[in-house]
Amino acid sequence: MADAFSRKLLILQMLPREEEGGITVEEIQRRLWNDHGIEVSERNIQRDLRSLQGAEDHAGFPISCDEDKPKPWRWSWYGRELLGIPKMGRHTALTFQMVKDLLEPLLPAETMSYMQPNFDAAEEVLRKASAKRAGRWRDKIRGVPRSLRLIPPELEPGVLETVSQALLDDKQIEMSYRSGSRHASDVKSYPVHPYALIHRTTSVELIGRIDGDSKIRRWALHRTESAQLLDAPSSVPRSFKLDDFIQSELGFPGSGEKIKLEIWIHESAKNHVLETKLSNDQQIIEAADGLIVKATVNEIVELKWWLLGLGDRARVIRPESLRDAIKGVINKMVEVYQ
Amino acid sequence: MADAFSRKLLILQMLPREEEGGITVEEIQRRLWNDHGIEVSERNIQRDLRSLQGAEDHAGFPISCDEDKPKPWRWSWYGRELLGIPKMGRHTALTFQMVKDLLEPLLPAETMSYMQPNFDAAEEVLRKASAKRAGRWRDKIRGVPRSLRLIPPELEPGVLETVSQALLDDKQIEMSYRSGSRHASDVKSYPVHPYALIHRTTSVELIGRIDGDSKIRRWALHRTESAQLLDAPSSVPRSFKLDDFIQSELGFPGSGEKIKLEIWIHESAKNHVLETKLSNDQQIIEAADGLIVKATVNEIVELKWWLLGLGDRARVIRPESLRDAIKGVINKMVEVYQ
DNA sequence: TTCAGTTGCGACAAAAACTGTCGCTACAAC
DNA sequence: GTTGTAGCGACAGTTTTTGTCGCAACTGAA
Repeated sequence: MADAFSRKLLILQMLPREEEGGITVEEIQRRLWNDHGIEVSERNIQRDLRSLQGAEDHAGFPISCDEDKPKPWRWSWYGRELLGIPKMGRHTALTFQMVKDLLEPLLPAETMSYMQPNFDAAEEVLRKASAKRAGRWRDKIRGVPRSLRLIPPELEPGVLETVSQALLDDKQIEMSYRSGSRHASDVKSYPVHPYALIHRTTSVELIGRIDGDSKIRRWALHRTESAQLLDAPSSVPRSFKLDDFIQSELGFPGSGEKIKLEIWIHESAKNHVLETKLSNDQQIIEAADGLIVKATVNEIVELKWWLLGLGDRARVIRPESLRDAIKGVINKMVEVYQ
Repeated sequence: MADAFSRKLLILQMLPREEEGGITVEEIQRRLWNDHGIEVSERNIQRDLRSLQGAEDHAGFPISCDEDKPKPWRWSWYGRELLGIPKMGRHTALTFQMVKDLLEPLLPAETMSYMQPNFDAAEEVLRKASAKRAGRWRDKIRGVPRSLRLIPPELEPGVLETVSQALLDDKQIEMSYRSGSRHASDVKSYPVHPYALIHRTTSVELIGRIDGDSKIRRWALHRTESAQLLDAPSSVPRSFKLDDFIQSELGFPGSGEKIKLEIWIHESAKNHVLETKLSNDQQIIEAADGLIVKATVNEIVELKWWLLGLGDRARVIRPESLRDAIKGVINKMVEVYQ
C-alpha cells in the first residue's frame, strides 16, 4: 500500500472541492501517515500533485492550487465531472435516468444540480451501451410521477448552499425572510441558529431558532430573500431530535397516531390497494362491488388527501372519527359547488 | 498520458462489473490503444492487473479474473462500493441522504439497491464531516414525502434485473405473468419483446409486445412471477416513441389535453398554490375567502385527484366539463356515504 | 526597508520500479 | 498424444521515483 499508484489515488480522493477550501501539502502528508501509514516526504507530494495536474503533453486532472494566495498553498478539485471507479453499471445508469425523471418536477433546481454529475455519468454509460442505435436508449426508460406535475418553487440562488453550509459547519446565518405569503415588502432579517433542513416533496424548509429566542421555528427556503453565513457558532440544544420534531410538527392534528383503518374500495380502484399496500398488516376481504381493506396506518393529513382523491371509489368505515371528518368535508364540498 | 498511473487508472475504469461479463487482457490492450493511444505490451497489462489486485502485504482493489474458466481469462470488478474521485461533496451527500428518504417509500427495493453505493458514500462523507458530534448529522437533513407513505410492491427477485438486461441487450424474455389481479393461479407464460420500462411512482411497468403479435401491451413487474432472458433478439418497431406512448396511454381519458383551468382556492390552502405553481403561466387573483387561480394545465387523472384531495378548499370554475365531472364525483360520494 | 521564516521547486544521484523480450508451463481442445 | 493458446517467471536495460539539499520567492513583522 505504499506504492506510487496507491498514494496518488489517495491524494486524489483526499482533495476537497474548490468551494470547500482546499488542503495543504502538509496536511496531505499528515493524513497519509495517520490514516494510511504511508511515509513520504513533502517534496514528493508536491511532485505527485504536479504530475496529477498534468504536463504540457497530456491532460491531467482538474486540480489546482491557489498560487496567487499567501503561501501554504491549498490544493483542490475544481472539475464538476465524476470519475467513476468502477464505472457506473448499466442498471445503475438506468436507475439514475429514471430517478431524474421522478425528482425533476419535485425538487428545486439547485438541489438537482448536486446530482447532475451522476445523471451525466448515467447518460454517458447508456449512450455507449447502446451506441449501435443512436439515441434509442432514451426510449427505453422513463420515470413518470403519479402525482400532479407541479412546478417546484424557485429558490434565490445561493440560499440553499449557504444554509447547508451553515448547517454542516454549525454556524449561524443572517436570514432575510418574506414573512408575508406574497412578494410583500415586509422582509425581516435576523440571525438564525439552523437545526435541520427538511425537504418536503415540493418545498424546502429550514428548522431552527432566532438568536436570543428558544422557540423552534420553520422557514420556507423559497421565501428567503437571502442568507449570509455568519462567523458566530450556532447552538443546537441536545434535546432537539429531528424525528420527534417531524412527528409532532408535520403530522395531522392528532399527531399522526396509529389508527386501525377500515375502508371499502370500489372495483375500479382495486389495483391501487392490491399493488401498493397501505401497511404491512393490511388485510383484504372481497366484498360487493369491491374490497374491504383493513390496515393500521398513521392518521396524517396525507391520508385524508388520499382518501378524498379516490372520490366515490372509497368509503371510510372505521374509525368513525375519520369517517365523520370525511363526511363533513363532502358536505362542505357540496355546499361549495352549491 | 502514457505513464503507469494513468494506465492503471484507465484499466480500473475499463473493468466491467462481474455480472457484465469481464474483459480480456487482449481487449484492454486494444482499447488502450484505440481510445487513448497508449501502446503497451500484454504482459504489462497482466502485471498491472495483478498489482492492482494487491499482494499479500497490502489490500488492493476488488477485482478478479475467472481463473477456473478456459483461458482467455476475463477480469472484472466484484466490489459493490464506490471509489469516489473526487470524493463526494458535502452538499451532494446531504442531497443523497434526502433523496433516499424521499424515494425509499416509493421505489421497489431492487431499484433502490442500485443506488445504495451512493447512499453509503454519502453517509461516509457526512459521518466524517461532522465527526465532532457523533451521529448528529442524521438530525440535520431529512426528506419527508408529502404523499401518503405507501409500501412499494415487492418484485420477485431478479425480475427487474432480467428485464433491464433484456432491454439493454435487445433480447426477448420469457415472461410468466399473473394476469389475475390476486395471487391467482392463472399464470401465463410467453416470449416478450421488451420496448421500455416505466417507473410510476409506486410500480414498475414493462412496455412491449408478445412475440408474434404487434399489439403494444403493458405488464406490471410486481405481477411477474419470473422472467428469463432469451437468446432471440427483440425487435422494436421504429415507429415506437416512448413519449407518444406515455402521452396517449397514461393520460387522462381525453389524452392529457391542455385546458385552461380556473379554480377558486380557500384561504387555508393558499400556500399550496402560491408556493408550488400549477403552470408557468399561472395567474392569481385575490378573491373573497381565498384566491382565483388561472393556469393552463394538462387534463390528466392526477389533476382530478389533486382537486378532490383539496376537498372543500377548492372549487373548479372552468372548464365546465371538469367542473361537472367533479360535481358528479361529489354527488356519488354523498351517495356512497349515504 | 530589512530580515527572519516559510514554502515551493530545481537539481542530483542512488534506489526502486517499470518494461519488453523470451522461453517455459499449464491447460483445453482436437 | 499433439497442438495451440494464454499466463507467468526471469532478466536486463531503461525509466521513474525518491530523499536530500540549496536556492529563490514570498510574507509578515520590525
